[in-house]
Amino acid sequence: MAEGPTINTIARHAGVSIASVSRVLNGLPTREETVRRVLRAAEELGYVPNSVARSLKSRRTNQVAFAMADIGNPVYLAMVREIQPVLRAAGYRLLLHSTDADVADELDVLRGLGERYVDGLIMSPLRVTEGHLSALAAARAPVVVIGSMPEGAGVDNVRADSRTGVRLALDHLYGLGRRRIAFVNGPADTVPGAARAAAYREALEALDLPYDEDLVEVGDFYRAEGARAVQALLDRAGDVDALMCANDLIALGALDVLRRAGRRVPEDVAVVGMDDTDLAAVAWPSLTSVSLGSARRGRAAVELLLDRLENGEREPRVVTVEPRLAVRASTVGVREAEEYAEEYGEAGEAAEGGEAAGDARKGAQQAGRTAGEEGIR
Amino acid sequence: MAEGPTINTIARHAGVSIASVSRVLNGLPTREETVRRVLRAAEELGYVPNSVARSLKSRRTNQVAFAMADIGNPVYLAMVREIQPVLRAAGYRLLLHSTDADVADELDVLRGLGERYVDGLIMSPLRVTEGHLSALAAARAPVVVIGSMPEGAGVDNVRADSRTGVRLALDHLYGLGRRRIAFVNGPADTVPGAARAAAYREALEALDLPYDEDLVEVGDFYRAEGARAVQALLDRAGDVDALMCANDLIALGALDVLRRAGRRVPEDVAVVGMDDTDLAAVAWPSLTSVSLGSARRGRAAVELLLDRLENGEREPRVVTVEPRLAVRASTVGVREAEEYAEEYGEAGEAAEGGEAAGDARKGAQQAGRTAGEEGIR
DNA sequence: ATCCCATCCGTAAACGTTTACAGCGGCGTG
DNA sequence: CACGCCGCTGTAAACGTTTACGGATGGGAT
Repeated sequence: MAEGPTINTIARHAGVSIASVSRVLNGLPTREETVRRVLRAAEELGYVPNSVARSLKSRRTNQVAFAMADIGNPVYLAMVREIQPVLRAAGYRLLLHSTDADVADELDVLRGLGERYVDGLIMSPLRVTEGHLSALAAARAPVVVIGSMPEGAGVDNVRADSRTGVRLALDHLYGLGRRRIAFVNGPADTVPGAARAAAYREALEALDLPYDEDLVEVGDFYRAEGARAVQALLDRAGDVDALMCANDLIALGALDVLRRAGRRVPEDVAVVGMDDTDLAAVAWPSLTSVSLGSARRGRAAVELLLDRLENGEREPRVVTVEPRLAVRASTVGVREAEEYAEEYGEAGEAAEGGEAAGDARKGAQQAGRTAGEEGIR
Repeated sequence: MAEGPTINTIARHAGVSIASVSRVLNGLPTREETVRRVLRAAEELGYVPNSVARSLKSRRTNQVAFAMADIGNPVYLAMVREIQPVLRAAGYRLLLHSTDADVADELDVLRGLGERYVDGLIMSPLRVTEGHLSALAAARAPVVVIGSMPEGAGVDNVRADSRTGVRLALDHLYGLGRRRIAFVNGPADTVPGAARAAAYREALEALDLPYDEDLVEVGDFYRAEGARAVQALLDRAGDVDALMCANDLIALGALDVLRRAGRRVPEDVAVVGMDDTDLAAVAWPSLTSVSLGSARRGRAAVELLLDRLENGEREPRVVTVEPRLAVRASTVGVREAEEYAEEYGEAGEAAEGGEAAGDARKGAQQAGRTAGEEGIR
């Protein structure tokens, strides 16, 4: 690990000035002979340009950060999987910040932009505080926010559409003849919690179904909490015939409880999850789930950011990603779910972002996604 | 996004030299009055030190890269989840490279170390070529490799122990009275494929069971391929009473096929997966799986790297992580699986790495892991 | 032969830090 | 009173690049 050669070393070896070395290495017009000498010296010495020095001079790092609560969350993971290859193709490296859902950490990341270790940031904050808004306004590098921001926040923004998403699910359940459709939510003081609660109300109204408090239970966005909440619901309202769950994990908890209670899914109770994570296809029965387009949101975000990195003065844009319903066995039964799968392919959220990406990438992504331990081929 | 203040700006404002500014900001002994003036100016101007310039001078970037085939692979994901918080606590940022299982890309990453944009690298290569060995020998920054390296590769190395892992599984199945234990593998020309095939043979021998070619099928490490392979097995050897699968995805495919064939799991056929990914606990019946310690390997790797970053001249170390068997319903049935779960907690691979980590982190990690869309709390 | 211009290259400054070194004033000591 | 020392600060160099500028060289036109 000896000190590597610099353009100075090369200049000495080639008997030219560092300016010539730099010119040659950057492909600026130079006399044939000089080019040869420099390239030869660089080759012999195994020269690799120092990206830090380059960054200092050029004021660009070719790095972009993605900040989210936790990379372990399948939703963010889907985003990263979209973001990474796009950045790579554009010549940027990806930096990851797991903020552990901590507001202070998020603000640190925003302030950290002043350190100029990245050219831009994609951030998916848990909740949007005043601090976020002012930190965003003062940010020293372009930021794209995934997750609805207030109007006029003056920042590129990618949004999901929980409202339409819930609506899709309830229409689907209604179409299957369900009328006692319960809603199992996460905490109401979270952005998605609030949005989904409102969406549920609206969707019921649109279907002319009554809003029944007994059919709403609030827990948290985890499997165990979901199970607990569903148990409470069943105890209170034994006649539910469908469960709308605010995310897939809650839905998995619901499946556990229903199984234990001897209720058949979907014959007795249909279950719909949300986010359409990888888990949905693995569950049994496989889980009908509302995709809020994690992958597409990731892709939209990275494209907004790259665009802004080229054109810093553009007006901020807001992109809203359309939800889709992934119909599986937990609502229509195993038999029919298979027909759906054949018809649409088991496209799912994971694959959908790949549409616009290169073929090679898509293939590799799917391979990687399913490959086992220690990496496989 | 105006040009930010530098120490020069501060120096002018405070009426001191840039050297004094630097000293104050780095906490070096300075006269009280000067300290006040500098801090005041820095505060007023909203100064943030430029990390690029700092890196150029200090020759440290405080960045570490992790290179693996695909972040979407749950095994690597588990590693990232361990690595990230440890790095963060040590003051390093994490950079992610998805190499798409491409050898050339991996070599590029190794060569890229010469650009000095990171202080160190954790790499989990798909297969180890001559090119890897020479690139590693020439690497311009410390590297830790996850995945078995040849003896004397002269690099810090973290290994799984497929042999013991398969052995654990087969002992378990044998103990349950199974004697026709088939093996569904991925491609034999991959490192894990080869290792696991050998391990299966050995384990059979140790149990005094005959090696029966009809009981071995090679497919690939994906769900659909696993399903196909298992179908072939069933067609050929209808009397199998257990399936050892070379990863969890193959095992999920096996569950699909068995269900369709009307074979009960585990009553008729017991199934064991490998890697103990998050999917194992979601499957139905929940999947007994051999944990090769993805999280623990990630943790070991990052600790080796941090250690080496402090002490570059240490002898290379090899760490081998012990496998564990996560017993679930696919071998012992639903009832008994629940008892196991209560006894050990649903610890699983995901949580295991957290042992040594701070409480706050662990809590946040679990929360994040299960939180839903748009980040929650 | 003179002048001009084009071509190529080297010198030096700049990016924003850290830090070795030297200078300066004040104080205690001989 | 001279000296030395100490505490503090400023100047300048260095990290490894890129690039503005100007100098040198040579060729062609006048």
